[in-house]
Amino acid sequence: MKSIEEKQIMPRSKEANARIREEQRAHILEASWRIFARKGMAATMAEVAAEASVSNGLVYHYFPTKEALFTELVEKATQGGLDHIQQTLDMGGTPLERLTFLLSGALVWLREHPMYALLTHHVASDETTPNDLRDLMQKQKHLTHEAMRRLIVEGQATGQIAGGDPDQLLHALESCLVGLALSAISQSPEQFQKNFPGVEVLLRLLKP
Amino acid sequence: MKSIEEKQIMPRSKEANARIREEQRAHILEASWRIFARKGMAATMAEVAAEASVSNGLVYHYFPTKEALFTELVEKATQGGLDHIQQTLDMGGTPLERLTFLLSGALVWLREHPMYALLTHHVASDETTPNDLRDLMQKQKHLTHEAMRRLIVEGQATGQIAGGDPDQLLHALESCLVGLALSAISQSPEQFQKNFPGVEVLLRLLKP
Amino acid sequence: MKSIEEKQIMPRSKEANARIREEQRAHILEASWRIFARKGMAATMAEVAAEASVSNGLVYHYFPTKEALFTELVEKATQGGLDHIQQTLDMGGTPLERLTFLLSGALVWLREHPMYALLTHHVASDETTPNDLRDLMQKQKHLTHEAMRRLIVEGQATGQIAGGDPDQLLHALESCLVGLALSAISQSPEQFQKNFPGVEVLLRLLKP
Amino acid sequence: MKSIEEKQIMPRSKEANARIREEQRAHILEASWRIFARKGMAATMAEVAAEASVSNGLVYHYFPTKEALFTELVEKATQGGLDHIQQTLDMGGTPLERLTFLLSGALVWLREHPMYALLTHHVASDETTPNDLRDLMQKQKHLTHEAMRRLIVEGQATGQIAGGDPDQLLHALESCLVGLALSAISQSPEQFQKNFPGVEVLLRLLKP
DNA sequence: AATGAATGAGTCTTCATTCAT
DNA sequence: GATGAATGAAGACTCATTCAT
Repeated sequence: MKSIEEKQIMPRSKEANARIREEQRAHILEASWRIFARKGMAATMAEVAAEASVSNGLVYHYFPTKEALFTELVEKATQGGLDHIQQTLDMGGTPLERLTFLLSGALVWLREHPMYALLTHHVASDETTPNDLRDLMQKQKHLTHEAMRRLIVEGQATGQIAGGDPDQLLHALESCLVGLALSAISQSPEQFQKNFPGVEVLLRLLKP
Repeated sequence: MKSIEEKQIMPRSKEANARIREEQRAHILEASWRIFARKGMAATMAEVAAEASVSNGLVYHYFPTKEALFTELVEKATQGGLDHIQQTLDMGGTPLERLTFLLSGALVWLREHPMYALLTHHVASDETTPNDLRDLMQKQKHLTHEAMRRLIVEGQATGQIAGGDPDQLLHALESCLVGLALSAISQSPEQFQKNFPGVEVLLRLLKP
Repeated sequence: MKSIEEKQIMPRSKEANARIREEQRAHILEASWRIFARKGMAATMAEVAAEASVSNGLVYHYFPTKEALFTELVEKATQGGLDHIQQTLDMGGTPLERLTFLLSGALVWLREHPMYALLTHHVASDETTPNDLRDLMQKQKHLTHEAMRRLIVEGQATGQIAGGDPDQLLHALESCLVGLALSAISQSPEQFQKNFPGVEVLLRLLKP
Repeated sequence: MKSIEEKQIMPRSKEANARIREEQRAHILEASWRIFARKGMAATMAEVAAEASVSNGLVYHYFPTKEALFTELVEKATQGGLDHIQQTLDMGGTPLERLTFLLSGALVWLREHPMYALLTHHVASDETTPNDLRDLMQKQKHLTHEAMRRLIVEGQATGQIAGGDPDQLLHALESCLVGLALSAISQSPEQFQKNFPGVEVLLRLLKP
């Protein structure tokens, strides 16, 4: 066929190259995801390469350092959460309704992408995490935290949400979410899915 | 005088040596605690030595391997928890009362020794953890899990505890505890103490 | 041309890589041979790497551990000896003829490969030798020992070989062989070759 | 008793100190002997101290370095041999008679003190051996070598000893002796004694 | 773009030696 | 003289990263 002929004469079309580049990047990203989720920064580049079935060197063709690869992974994992918070901020309704929406979203996200959650956990717990990553996480965390705090305080004012120190409530709620993510580590995917609690359970924490 | 004579024959009395040995062991254990809690097995022995202000080699004078040191740390951290569960199993009262007792104990423990909790977290989440440690943790976890599950099921029967899948309830509760421990990482000790929720908040998860 | 196209997709052909791998393995094996023969397991991997003019890490690219490298070396050194014994077992002739054949072979081998002999010596005399190696050596030693013993006993029966305790004779003979190997350490190769005794000298030990 | 009183007042008599010093030196020397014979310089000072049932530090009170201890051991082990050679040089008789005397002495020595022989072997085969030791060994070896060579050449002249290259004969003879010493490593003491060959076996090597 | 050989800094561990008592 | 705690310099091994092809 003609394309083959061309390939032999012209090194390779720009577009083909670009496409390959994108595909490989995505491929490696996908593979490293699994590895990093389980081992955090302790994972080795060799493991990543093996999981992606490419050579050691190729990973460096697409990502300059291990840190960069990890960072990109985390940024991606983080994005969805930020979007969801934004939606919550924009929507109308009572504080409880909006909190329910926020929590539902979080639970769905955790349930579908426990890997992502694990990843962010490693970022937080490993002291060796690059600083920009830390900042990124800090930022998102702060956003979520503030959004939820405001909703809780408002809810307490309207009586929809139990009284008491809102920060303690918040702390319990956030801990629960973090813990749910972590529990994906030690359970089989089936168990994880089966035991995953619904929003209504979490909401009980807030019941007056 | 006799003591002078003895000095010539016995150098540094046995007791003095024993005391030094005990103190140094404790000292190193204490130092490694801080290091391992933050970094898990990724911590280096050099860091431990530096934190304890001793030479690299001395750590090995007291602990045969990094793993052994880590293991001893975890075993110590674990012990209190096991004892508390045993008390719960032995006590009388309604399911809710016993669950309250169990949770109170867990919260106190988490609050007082967040480092211990972090340590156990690293054991669970690091794939590189030595196997005997894993087994130890697994055992304790299983004990707690079963104790709580039984109490929840019983409580649901008597109507003291909300219905629904007991495993989901349990999962939410456990996640909350795990998450609380982890949150010690990213907060200042003061904040951590201040925001730490009381039992009544957690119990709301179970309210019918 | 096709080869150009291929180069873009396949970097350094599989065969080239395989060849490099083989060559380097052989190269390192050759270098470590000299080092281990002289120092036994006391030799350092750094010395091996230096002798082979490669980096420290590369040695581990080809051999998983120092022990494995050493073992492979010894297995190679051992093989020739085992083959020769087998031939002796299979051949016909009088006991003395067969013994002569066995000894000639041993002498030739020792003379040509004193390094190999030294290596096996270290295995036997170092208490730190890995156990599987020990077993390997033990096995070969036992084979040789038994083969020679049988030939001596038979030779004594036919009167071709001097009487007396066959085990003492055997011991003297074996010691002589071991000693010849060792003497390669302290002599220049030229001296070693020049002074190396012929079979007829050794056979005199057995003369009635 | 009076002596006790004195001890309490005067630190310790000069003579007592000297006696203790001698006894301890001898004691440690004796213990290190066993250790070094088996492991050569690979033996650790801790092992020596343990075998002597003294503290680590005490060994350094009597011997400045590991090397010095080892050297002293070897010098002691060597002395007997040198004496025996001197006797041979001084005695009269035919070359064969004198050679027989020399070899008998060597065999007796090897048989009684295989440990000593092992020690000297380690000196020769370890490249890490201190240089003065090497020289010492070299010297003794040279003396023995020359003495035996002269006797052999003379014996060949009188026809008492087989013809052929005297150096090859010598080499075989020396190898046999070295080998006998080494065989102490891999045999139980009982076997070693039982299989140890008499002079007449060795002398056969020289028979015309 | 792709491979995997090659490098070297960093980590755990051992051990000769010193030091306070 | 005696003890054993303490030190620090190697040595085996790992792994992020670079390089030739």
